[in-house]
Amino acid sequence: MTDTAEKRPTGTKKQETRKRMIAAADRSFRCSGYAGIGVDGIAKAAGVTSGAFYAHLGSKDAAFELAVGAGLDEVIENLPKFQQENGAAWMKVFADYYLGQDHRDNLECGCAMTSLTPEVARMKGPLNALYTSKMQTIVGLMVKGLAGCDQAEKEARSWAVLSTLIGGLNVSRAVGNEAVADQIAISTKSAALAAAGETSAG
Amino acid sequence: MTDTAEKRPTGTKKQETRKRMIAAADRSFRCSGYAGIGVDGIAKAAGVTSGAFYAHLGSKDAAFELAVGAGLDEVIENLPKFQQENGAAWMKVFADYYLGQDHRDNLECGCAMTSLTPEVARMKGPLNALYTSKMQTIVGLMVKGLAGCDQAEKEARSWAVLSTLIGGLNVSRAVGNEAVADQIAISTKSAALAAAGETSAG
DNA sequence: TAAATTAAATAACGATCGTTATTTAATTAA
DNA sequence: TTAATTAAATAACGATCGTTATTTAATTTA
Repeated sequence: MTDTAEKRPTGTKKQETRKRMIAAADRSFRCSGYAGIGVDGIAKAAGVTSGAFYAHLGSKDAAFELAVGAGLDEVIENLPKFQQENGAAWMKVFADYYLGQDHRDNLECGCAMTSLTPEVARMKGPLNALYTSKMQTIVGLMVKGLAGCDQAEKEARSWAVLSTLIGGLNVSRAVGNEAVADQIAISTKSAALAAAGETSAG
Repeated sequence: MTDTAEKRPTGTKKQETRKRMIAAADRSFRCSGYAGIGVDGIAKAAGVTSGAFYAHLGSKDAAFELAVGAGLDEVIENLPKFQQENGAAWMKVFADYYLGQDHRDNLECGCAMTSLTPEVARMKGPLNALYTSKMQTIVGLMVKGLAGCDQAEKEARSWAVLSTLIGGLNVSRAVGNEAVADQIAISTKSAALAAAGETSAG
């Protein structure tokens, strides 16, 4: 309260713990959905107790919002890398990764869009606005990697690509049979590339 | 046990109650997901108590399996109607319905494919086989409504259409903004029709 | 070092979870 | 009508749900 009193320097350790807890929440929600995991489970996944969970994240709802934000930020971070590292063929590489067997078999580290979009679809509230904003950012990044000049059409193509990849990954995950899952992945990849404006369907 | 003893005629009322309970389970799971609703809630939605629930359906897992089966059977029933009533343009009519605002805003009576596929994607066990079988039946019905002669390609197109519709409906439901949801629906519909082999994207 | 502040963990709350054992009500057979 | 059988509801179980109040441990300031 005195004029010379500096704000206590926030320990870096606290922020690290918080980050670790958000990452654990993100992983847990992707695997189990919003209602499928409790805060005790999330806290345990982060190596803390539920008390620390509430001290850091406030509530389960808040944790979910942070997890959705972090998960979509991951896409926002990685999409430009795909574009920079693969040039004109980036979309094919991206779709290959997205619908590949590794991604299909890994719920925990899989893309948040596929795992969390259906959860967000069920919810009403401020979360939808955050989701929309992040997804629009992702669409904006994807647009930069598409050929053509009509901005509106490129946005439309980007939404179609994302929807197709998200739907295809969910369906291929839901079927138990690996051969059928492959069939779905190949079909969906072809459709996604077509929607993106690619001519050949590899 | 005697040779003349007839099996007691099973009351029709019991089967009606059971049907009503499965319908309630189906609705509840579509709205809230597997972990988002309890058997008390499902029983209440059916107008019975949890005791009756267990007498009829056995377990929550069994109820979910019945709900998935009933939900996909609904599609298997309705898809031929779309084809018969709309002729060559049936796919456009179907996509219009599927991504329309009414369907988007109604979780409860919405298509089970969109609501339950992500739930099934999280589960391991005999449920996946049932899901796969029903979905393959749906693909088979869709194939009959597609032009062309290559069976494998028509199957691939059908999987792509389904994935695109499911993904698009989930994404458009997840965004809060109605204008953005419309944008996604239009974009996705166009991609689905293209995947089906339609030339014009209306 | 002593006082003050914050981080983190513990323990407990009432509510609901999925399930089952038991009881009441209704129907059928003798 | 009485006995046997089935449907349906009640009540309760232990476990876990999300949350908060309190306590212990660690840091920071004076």
